[in-house]
Amino acid sequence: MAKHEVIAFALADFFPYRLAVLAEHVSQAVAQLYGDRFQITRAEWRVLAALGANNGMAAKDIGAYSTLDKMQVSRAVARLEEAGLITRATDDADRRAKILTLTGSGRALFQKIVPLAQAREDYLLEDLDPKERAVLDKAMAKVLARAQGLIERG
Amino acid sequence: MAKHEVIAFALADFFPYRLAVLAEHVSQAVAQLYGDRFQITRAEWRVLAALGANNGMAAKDIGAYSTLDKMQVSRAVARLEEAGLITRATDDADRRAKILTLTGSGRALFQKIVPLAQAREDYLLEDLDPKERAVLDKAMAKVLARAQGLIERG
DNA sequence: CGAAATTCGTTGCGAGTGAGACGATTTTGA
DNA sequence: TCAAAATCGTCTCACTCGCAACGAATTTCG
Repeated sequence: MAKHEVIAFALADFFPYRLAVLAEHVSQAVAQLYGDRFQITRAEWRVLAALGANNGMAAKDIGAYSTLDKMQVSRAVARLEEAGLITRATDDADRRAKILTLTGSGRALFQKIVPLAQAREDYLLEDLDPKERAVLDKAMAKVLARAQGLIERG
Repeated sequence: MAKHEVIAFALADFFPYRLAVLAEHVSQAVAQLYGDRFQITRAEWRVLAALGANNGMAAKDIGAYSTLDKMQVSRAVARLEEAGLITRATDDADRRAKILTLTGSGRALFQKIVPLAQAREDYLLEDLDPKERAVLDKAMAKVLARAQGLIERG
């Protein structure tokens, strides 16, 4: 009987650590596309993607769609407007809200990025067969649900 | 034949996005443990974990072990030393390097956090059966390898 | 109706972060 | 051998980010 149990803990095997490292690297690999080539940030890319799917959303809906908080949306939107990629208009139905719309060049940029992003996604997943992808997909959803539960409960 | 193909792109199904959101939430769920309760940051936790596994490492080895860059290590180390959790000593074999060692209270804190972290890891993965865990494990390694390749090549 | 509470988006400020310069030391290689 | 290059860790500076406060508008409810 050991007086003190030896605590064995390997960071390299710790799931949250591995996930963080993986996400960081994947994020960086994708950000090369829109960052290096078109000088937009991850938040700006998400806003573009939101409007690309559903043009004319209000800022608050973009937040929900893209998992960005209102500040991140506000700042991303400011930069995108500055760059002439989107326009902002007050919503007549609720004059606190701003309706955001892609401009022509905003939509063009979006349509230029999408195929590149999809190609990169395909490349990243290329080593996984359909069965593995399905399991990965489901596992991510399950773990996300658990994590969200933990966060809500404090 | 459509003149313009409709670009369908759903952020919610985009793997890099889903991964980033998942990692963010998992990270937050774990950070509640060491952040809320012991006021240490994620970088500090990683340094503790590195030294817990291999006490007396140099700062540069901690970076390699924990996927932190030298600045993050330097700052985390400064705060941990300030808090009396580690000590710094010049390495006699290479006097540029600093050997870092957990103090008694540093080791005590590490040993207090580890079981909590492991419990949380177990909880997060609880919905996955062993087969699913194995696939997830392997998938993460495969995708990581691809992402690292992309980053290296630019 | 109208005062209080809530929501939308922006902004100011303090803390945190990353790129690059730096001093000190060690390694390389002509 | 010794000058040039590389490495270790820190520091500085400019920038980013998040919290909280805010003005404006809307909703709630007594």
